[in-house]
Amino acid sequence: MSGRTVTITEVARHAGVAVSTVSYVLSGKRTISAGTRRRVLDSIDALGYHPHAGARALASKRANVIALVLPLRAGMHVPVLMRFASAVVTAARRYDHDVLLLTADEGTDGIRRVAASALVDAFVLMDVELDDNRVPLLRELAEPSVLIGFPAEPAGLTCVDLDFAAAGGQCVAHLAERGHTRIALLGAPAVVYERGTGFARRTREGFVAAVAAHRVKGLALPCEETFDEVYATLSRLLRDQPDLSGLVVHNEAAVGHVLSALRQLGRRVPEDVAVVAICPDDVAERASPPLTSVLIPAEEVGREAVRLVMEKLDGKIVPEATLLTPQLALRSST
Amino acid sequence: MSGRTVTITEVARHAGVAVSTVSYVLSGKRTISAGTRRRVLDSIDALGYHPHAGARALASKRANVIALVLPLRAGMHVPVLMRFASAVVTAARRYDHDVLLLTADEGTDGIRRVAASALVDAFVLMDVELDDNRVPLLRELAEPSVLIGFPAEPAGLTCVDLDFAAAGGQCVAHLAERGHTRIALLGAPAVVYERGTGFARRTREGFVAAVAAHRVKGLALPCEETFDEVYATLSRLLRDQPDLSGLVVHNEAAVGHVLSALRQLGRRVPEDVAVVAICPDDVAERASPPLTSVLIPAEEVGREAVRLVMEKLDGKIVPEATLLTPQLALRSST
DNA sequence: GCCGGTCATCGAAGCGCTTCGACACCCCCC
DNA sequence: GGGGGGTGTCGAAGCGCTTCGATGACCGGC
Repeated sequence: MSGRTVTITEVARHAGVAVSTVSYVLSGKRTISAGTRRRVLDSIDALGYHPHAGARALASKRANVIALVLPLRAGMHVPVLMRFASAVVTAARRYDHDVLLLTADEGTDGIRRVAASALVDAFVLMDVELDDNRVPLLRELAEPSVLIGFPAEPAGLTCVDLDFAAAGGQCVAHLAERGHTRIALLGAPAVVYERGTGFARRTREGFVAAVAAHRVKGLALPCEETFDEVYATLSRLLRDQPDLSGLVVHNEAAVGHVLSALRQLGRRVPEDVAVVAICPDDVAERASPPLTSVLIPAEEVGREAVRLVMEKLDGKIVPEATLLTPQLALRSST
Repeated sequence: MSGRTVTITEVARHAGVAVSTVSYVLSGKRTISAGTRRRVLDSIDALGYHPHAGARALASKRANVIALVLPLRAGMHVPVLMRFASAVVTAARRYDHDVLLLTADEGTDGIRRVAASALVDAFVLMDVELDDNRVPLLRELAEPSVLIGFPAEPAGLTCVDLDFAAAGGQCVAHLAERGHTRIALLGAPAVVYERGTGFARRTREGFVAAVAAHRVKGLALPCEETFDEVYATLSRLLRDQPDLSGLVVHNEAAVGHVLSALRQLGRRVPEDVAVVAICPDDVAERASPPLTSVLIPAEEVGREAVRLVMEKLDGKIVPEATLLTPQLALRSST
């Protein structure tokens, strides 16, 4: 590591070629003979050259950075969001891009600012609400974007998500096959439904539809995240519906509480009550007993979002909606 | 929003001044008369001008971006990390900087790369281990850095953290004052101690020292994060030490399991066993009963880390170690 | 043996900004 | 009324890179 930073000019001199030749070796935009390419590449790592990101961005009009817009709202399960975020970073690196982190507190101005200052080339948005105030902004922006989740009016946008309706349906189908005739869905906290967060509602819709299709009795309830409230909800539910024998839990933070509360209410899992969760794998595996679950494929969603945004950067047309099919993993809770 | 992007040249023409004058209005590096400044500022927002980040970085040798290096390791409690991350982003914006997110899977190469390409000006590292492989790299880098957490050999670095030893001590003192004479610490999973993560060890050291100082009996144990293991640990503990009446829990993921297990073991909190937690406020409040806790001041730590790194960017000398004093919040578990 | 066409490389012109030195201008003091 | 010292503003030179048009060198075909 020399002290001063190495420029493309020094690489060119060292390799005995023109600056532009070095640039073409790096970008591959013109053919370069094998011999010259070799000499240039050797010089590059002899000198430890890294292109200056700012200079490159200025000249090429590409920053090679995408923004990850990650509001951190009440009721969102942070570990899941982080899995997405981590997947996005990893995927972006495969396309030689870095990731700028934008949080909510700057609001839409942050998005506008980084777009206008050419700090980033594109946007990946997480935790999208049905009526999301970032959406109108995205529509007027020249920079491409991909949403993880669906707003109410997704036409003209590019959205990726797990097919939560199918997930809710799969859980119902699984319980129905096992012979359960009265089941319940414990979902997100009430505030999340009120905010109109898409995935919570879509799971519920899938649940309701599947309940009808399988001719079983089903009730969908929001679910708060303190032990006491979970306990109260469950004991009320079990008192009012003594034949309830299947539970779908779509709330990572409450999963543990649900199991504790059932234990305390004297119900064994799965003998008395079968439980299916929609949650990340590690949460399901760590529970006691390990839960049959629909896993949330965070890595896959993140990777797909980045792939789509890169295609859009290349000017390609991409599908507006991408729904990833859920996978049910059988464990010992059903 | 006009289609084309507005440059400083257009602002200058619109305001009837030289390009350099606009630049000086923006940077404040030379005195500009009030009248001229006004005209320039008016033109800026009439045209909707935002400086081009790359051009600025190229000319000024400052990207106005800091990197947040956030490995996501097993056993780390993600919500806490995200609180830090979010605090760092918010604080950075106050200094007109943005935040680039770097995760672990690129390893130290990622750090080297973004430094060499002048993508970022400085680094904030989270989740620092005692023997952290990023530390030697930081020492040889020209870019300033601040660590959240302490490595084994922090001399010459700048580190910020909660004073975990004091936190452990405060918990012991609190329980001792309440008259408990035999207490235990349930800490991080064993793997975290083995990895040499500083905060886990420092809490344990503070606990051990305070136990001696207060002449009570105390045992420090690692604590896994599945309900079954927590239950097993606790039942063994209570069997072997029937007079145990105070528990310090320093493991966010296990807090809920500890309370469930105690309930199941027939121990009331706080009547039979008093529990103090070291965890974020929301976790403590959401528990049942709400836990007396030492709160982890994520916002403050993040803010302080950014403040320090900005000082270093300005060439100022900053203290090597910054320890934030823990605050004990009394709730109903003791 | 000359011509047209590749192929590989070069040189120079910017990209949009910061910064340095220069230079009016004005005011005050002797 | 001329000199000295601030102020406020300007012009131009880069920062390190990409990209476009130009230029040789070399090849095969007639």
